[in-house]
Amino acid sequence: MPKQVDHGERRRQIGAAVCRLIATKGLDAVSLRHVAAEADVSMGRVQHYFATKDELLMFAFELISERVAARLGAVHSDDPATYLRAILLELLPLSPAARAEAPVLAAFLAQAVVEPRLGQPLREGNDEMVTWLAGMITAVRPGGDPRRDAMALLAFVDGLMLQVLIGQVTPAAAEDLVEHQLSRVLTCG
Amino acid sequence: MPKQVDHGERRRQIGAAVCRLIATKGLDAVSLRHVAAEADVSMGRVQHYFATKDELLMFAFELISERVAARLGAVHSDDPATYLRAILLELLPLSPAARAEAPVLAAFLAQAVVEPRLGQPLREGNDEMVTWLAGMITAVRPGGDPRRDAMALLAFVDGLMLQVLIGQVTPAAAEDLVEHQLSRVLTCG
DNA sequence: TGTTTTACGATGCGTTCGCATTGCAAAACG
DNA sequence: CGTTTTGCAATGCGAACGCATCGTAAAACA
Repeated sequence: MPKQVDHGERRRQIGAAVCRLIATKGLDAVSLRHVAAEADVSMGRVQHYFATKDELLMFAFELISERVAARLGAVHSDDPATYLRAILLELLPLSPAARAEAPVLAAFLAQAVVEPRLGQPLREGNDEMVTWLAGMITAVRPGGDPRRDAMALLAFVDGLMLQVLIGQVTPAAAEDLVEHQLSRVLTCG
Repeated sequence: MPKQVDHGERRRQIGAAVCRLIATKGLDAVSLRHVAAEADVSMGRVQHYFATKDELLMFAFELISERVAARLGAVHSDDPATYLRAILLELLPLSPAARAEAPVLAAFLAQAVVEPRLGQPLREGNDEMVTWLAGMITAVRPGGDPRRDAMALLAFVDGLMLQVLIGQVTPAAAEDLVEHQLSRVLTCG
């Protein structure tokens, strides 16, 4: 057999090419040939690592999910209010990394509307997020209905992400909106 | 020539089929043949009324935009607060009509991320909406930064629409969230 | 009534798609 | 050192795609 290669690494390289393609041309620009070209490998290699196109797309979805999770996991703060704000800002396409990932997330989010298999993991991720947010809200401002506020905040940043992506809201304005929205939730319980 | 036919009406029939297809199977399920089948007409007819697939999709986009605008235009109230709440709720997939249109909007919204030609009309519509919302907010609660609150509210309902569409939030919960969010904006300026 | 124009239906073309198949060089392994 | 297994590249296939072309029935118009 030829040189033993890191199977997972190769899959991640190809998956990254899929994400780049989705971010720049949209989900329907993803074809095996385009992916191969974007990853600068042969189409046979793509097929070697992914049995079907569906498997390829699912892997790309897991890949960006993990990337976003990693980015969120890298955020830290001892002050709950600061922590909370940092996480919300991390969900927006403000940093270069987030700007690369957000369009991909948006594409999969829209696809989830008509593809239940994407909806489930998204719901689970959101649920986790809501629980975490609610905990932080409680830490800053006990009482009220933290879970409701958490859901509202999450819907808010999700919508804001899209607005930034389509150029409706500038990154700076988005930051300001998050700040304002957060202060309202945290001060007038 | 054969029976003179209402050109616009035929285009709207086909455009409606496109919207139905997008709502149930997603944007990439839209092909001339599928559209023809969904509209129960021949493919030749579809081509007769739309020179290219792109023109067909653009028309479908204008069609749902007009439908949403019509739905919003049908909302009336003398009380600004009631009016404001009614409009926000109308943006969510709560009524059967809105439930049919929201998935189509979501699909085009995601497409707008990678297709500037969709982004422009969406931005204009959102801008109008923000201005209107800001006016209503001022009418209820003068002072503050009504435009900022309007943008925040719009981002919130946009995100909430998606959450409802992917089954993350029930229509009842969405209604409750809007109520709560609105009261916060209107009472603690 | 003849002519023209409209509204299609039908068919075909070239391309691209996902996927299956085949072949083979190279390294791991006994 | 030979065998086996792995990692691919190449090619081909049938289906579906957007779009162009052609033919024609029928109604409006002269």
